Amino acid sequence: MTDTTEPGRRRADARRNQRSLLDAAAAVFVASGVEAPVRDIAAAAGVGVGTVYRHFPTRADLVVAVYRHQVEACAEAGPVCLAEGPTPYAALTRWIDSFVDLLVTKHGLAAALRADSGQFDALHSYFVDRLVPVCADLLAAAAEAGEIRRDVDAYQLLRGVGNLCIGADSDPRYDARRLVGLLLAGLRSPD
Amino acid sequence: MTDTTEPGRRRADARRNQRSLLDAAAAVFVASGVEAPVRDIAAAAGVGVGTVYRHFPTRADLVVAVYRHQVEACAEAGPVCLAEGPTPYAALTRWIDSFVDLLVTKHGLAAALRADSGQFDALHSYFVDRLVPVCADLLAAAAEAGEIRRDVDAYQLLRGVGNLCIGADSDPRYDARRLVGLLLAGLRSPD
DNA sequence: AACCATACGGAACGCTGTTCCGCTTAACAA
DNA sequence: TTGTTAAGCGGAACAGCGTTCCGTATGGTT
Repeated sequence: MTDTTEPGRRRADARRNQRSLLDAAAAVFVASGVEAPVRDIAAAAGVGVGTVYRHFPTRADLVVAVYRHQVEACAEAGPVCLAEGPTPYAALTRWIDSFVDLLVTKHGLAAALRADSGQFDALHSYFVDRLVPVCADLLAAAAEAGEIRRDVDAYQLLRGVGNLCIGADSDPRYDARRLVGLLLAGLRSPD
Repeated sequence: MTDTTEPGRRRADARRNQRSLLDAAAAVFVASGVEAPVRDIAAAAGVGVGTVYRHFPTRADLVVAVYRHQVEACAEAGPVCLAEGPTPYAALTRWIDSFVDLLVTKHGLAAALRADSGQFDALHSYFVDRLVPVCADLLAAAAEAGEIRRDVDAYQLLRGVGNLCIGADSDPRYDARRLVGLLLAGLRSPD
């Protein structure tokens, strides 16, 4: 995927439109969720749909671009959590909490993350590439400290947490954080 | 929702078509997943789309009709598991396993279950109405026996398990059963 | 000022679920 | 057997989606 996000030496109107698009998308996502129609985003940016696809080959790429900073921040928080302790397991739970925050805060982001979405592949890949290694480090540290079982795969854990967050908004009877907490508690069970 | 499934004294061709539709839908769901287009099901049954909607007001109703027997069986398995012991917690895990089987076996069923689907509301309601009470009994028994924490809600647990099953097919790196196992292990943690 | 690659807008395409309505036909009465 | 009619059927049509395409406009350069 060619990164159309970097400033590059493109035409002024192109750069301007890209900015409008990112701003508009962020606003629309907050208001209507990540699954908002492309046409709505185009309209909010005062731009035609063709322009959207010129800048972002697919809806997923637009979503990635909008949330890139936050995903990046989450990834960088991993080592920080580990350093701040007090134990690797505590760091893991705190980091997972921040991940859950990221997903639950943005309407429909978690749902968009599932692999079998067809579209949204790019979104899934980006999250996986960036966050799985971070999670793996935390898991390894906790396992090394004997705080959790050793046979937990970072990819699976992240997918599981992501799945648990689906529909966390839009259903008052459901509390994703609580279930994630139980899942993390389950990691402590003996191998 | 009026139940168009009961035999009633309708015209012979109507009954015949309803049968074809259910058979065809079951076959198509196995082959292409629960989210297969209505047109495909109509074609497989040798029937027009209008006929599909005459018998099943919405796609969700068709899905419910196809899986009604299996959901019923799962619901009835609850008390049986409890009776067979050896402990309420063992019964709970065995019952949840059968629930997971139900979801993982049918492509895309778990995904269709999420509440915020828009369409598929009927499916969600049916599962909830039928299975939450069963799960609640199992949870209560296990809690009473002091095997698990007391503050676990049946609806939340079922939604959590359902969510964990999303995409279990179509992603070899992901093992829903394993994560459900971890979640259940988490139930044993102290209040 | 004149040129043209770059970028734009939005109609058009192919895919959904669902609705609508003119036609067919099963069921029943005479 | 034939006639009547309401139940049922088929599939065109509608609305909404992501995405593609292409004639037109324009920023940057000579």
